[in-house]
Amino acid sequence: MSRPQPQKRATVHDIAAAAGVSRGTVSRVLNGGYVSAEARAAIETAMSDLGYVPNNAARALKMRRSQAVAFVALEPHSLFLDDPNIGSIMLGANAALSLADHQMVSLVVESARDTERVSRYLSGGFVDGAIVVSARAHDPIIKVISDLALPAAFVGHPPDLDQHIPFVGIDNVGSARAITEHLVTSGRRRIGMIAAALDRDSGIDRLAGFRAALGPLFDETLIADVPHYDYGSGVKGMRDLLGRDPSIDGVFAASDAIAAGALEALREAGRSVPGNVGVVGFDDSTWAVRCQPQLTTVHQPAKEIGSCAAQLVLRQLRGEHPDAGGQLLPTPLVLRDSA
Amino acid sequence: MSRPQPQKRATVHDIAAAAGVSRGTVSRVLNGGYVSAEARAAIETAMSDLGYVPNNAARALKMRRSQAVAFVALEPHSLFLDDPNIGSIMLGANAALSLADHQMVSLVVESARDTERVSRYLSGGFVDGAIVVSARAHDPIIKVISDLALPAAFVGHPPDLDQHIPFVGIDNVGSARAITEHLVTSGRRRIGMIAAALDRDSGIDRLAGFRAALGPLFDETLIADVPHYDYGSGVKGMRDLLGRDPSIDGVFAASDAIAAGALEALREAGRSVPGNVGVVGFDDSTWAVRCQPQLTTVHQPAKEIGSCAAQLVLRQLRGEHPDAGGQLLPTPLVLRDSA
DNA sequence: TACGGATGTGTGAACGTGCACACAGTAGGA
DNA sequence: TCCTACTGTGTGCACGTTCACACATCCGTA
Repeated sequence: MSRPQPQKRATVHDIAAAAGVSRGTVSRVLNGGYVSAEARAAIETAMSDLGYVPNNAARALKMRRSQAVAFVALEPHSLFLDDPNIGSIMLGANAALSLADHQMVSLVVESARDTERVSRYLSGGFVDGAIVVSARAHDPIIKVISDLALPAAFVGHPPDLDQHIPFVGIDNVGSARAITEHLVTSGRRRIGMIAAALDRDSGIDRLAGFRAALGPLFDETLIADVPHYDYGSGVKGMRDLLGRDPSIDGVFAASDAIAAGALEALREAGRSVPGNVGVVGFDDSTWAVRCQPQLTTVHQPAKEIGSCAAQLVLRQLRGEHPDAGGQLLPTPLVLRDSA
Repeated sequence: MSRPQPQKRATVHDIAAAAGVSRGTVSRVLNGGYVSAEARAAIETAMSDLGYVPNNAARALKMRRSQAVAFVALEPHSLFLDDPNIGSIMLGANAALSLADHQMVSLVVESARDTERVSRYLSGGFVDGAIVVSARAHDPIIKVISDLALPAAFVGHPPDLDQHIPFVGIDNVGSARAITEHLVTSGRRRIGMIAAALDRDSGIDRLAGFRAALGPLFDETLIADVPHYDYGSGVKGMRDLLGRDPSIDGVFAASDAIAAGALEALREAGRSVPGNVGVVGFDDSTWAVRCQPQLTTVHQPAKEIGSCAAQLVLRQLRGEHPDAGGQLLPTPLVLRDSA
């Protein structure tokens, strides 16, 4: 009738009593060791009869291992809604951790309150390591992880990231450069960029690559600076660029979502793509193929990024020292119709 | 030099020794009780000096409470990539749990291996409750949660869901009926549906609502049955319908993503929307506003669904019995340009 | 004076687990 | 006969925490 405590669960003691052996023998059935066939059989029937499930909390306390790894998504608000990459990264990480029989637990950080609670959670022994996605510069979580010396891997690398913490990412500079060069070689001359998230390494680096590719063609006034990698920012950014220079004939959007927004703004303004203006994006997300025309863009191997980050953490859990610095994954250009 | 064990952490004992008091007093500082001002000050300086962080695993073991609630996403593969709702549901749940100072941990289930590991995780004392999203009929996780009597809430309700487990959702039948009626009242006569996920309650109910709205106008041959709520399924489904009856003039797509795919197929076929064919979707996701034309659709209050599910779990954790059955949230129609 | 209450502190036990250790029996070889 | 190795089992302790309890002190008041 009353259900205040969630129902007494069977423990090793109960199993031992039911099977007529000692706790130690039960433990050996669970973790390996010498056990006679009769004892093992008795214990196994007792376990299924009583519905025994080992208590993770007790095990984690004793072993100092929880077999769980956190996947920390920082400021995911816009990410979950507009960037399909984080989902793929997550699934990639989960698959890799799953193979190593580790549980991935994802934690979402949206507010200062979340930051503090997640910090406590990470330090409290519920997880053995952490994968951190999309940290901005000076994110407090970076310091927490450094101080704890928690085995970790970052996806992307905020500029103030501790040297000892490995990261995985892509060569944003090189990729941005390559796709911008595609615009140049296809004959565009007045090329602008809708740059986003300039407080994040990815945003900064994509802008740097763009600048490097253009060389003398680079024109400071053709940079529209928007806060997020989302569709709405793309619409605004493109309108901004058209206002600054109506003769613009090429645009590098810092993400596919932005590029999609840019296409909308160009349509409004009566420009054809790729006829009047060439547009390229970044991510090769689902946006790329659902745009009209489909986007020429940079492919981000999101799933591989996730599994690579997971590997970096697992390696540390095995006691190996990961290679210092970061690991960059290849990002092939995907040529479609928009440029 | 060696870093096999992750660095000895300070415990209550260490703090007590450093502050010259007993463990009990330290515990009282943490959890409330009578403590003198001097003792409190000494303990607090000791804590920050030694960088003390309480051990969750030990606390959970003793208290039988972890202050964590699982968010279980079943078969999220297509969801994360194509359905933006799950992200919003997650953020809504996180916000509500955060206010109650509970940590949301999301677990992803993609394979049988995951199912088993997650079941162990749920039973092991690492979480106090669970929110389960998008369970299909006969999903093994349903039985696990029933057997454990774990405080839980489902988003959507698989047909074989235990009577005692509360769920939150929307009135799929009523909403589908309402939006279909919108097609009828705007003069469409040959109305088809691209139905998806007919092994899930949402899919079944949307079809039922469609059928109810049409009454005598209903024509079995104008139902295209696709497996997923995604864009690609929409393209295929619409081509299928056009093949069956070229005179079709209205389409209810079971999701916005499907509707977006349908628009693409209609464009291919040279039909104008809403001129030749009226199209309506479901979800009011970001798809709805990025389509051309923008979609008339059913608004799903995803964030509220998440926070409502969280409340249902929190209520059980406080010992209250939740109302049996489910809680349905309102789903206003959003009239845009596609029908 | 004695008493009750409020305030403050220390001690021991327990949560459920895994592991080190002790112990027992058997078998084989020197 | 003794020593060693192997198989099999039971016991005690520790992980870090919280809580119940015992104890101690001070104050106000009957």
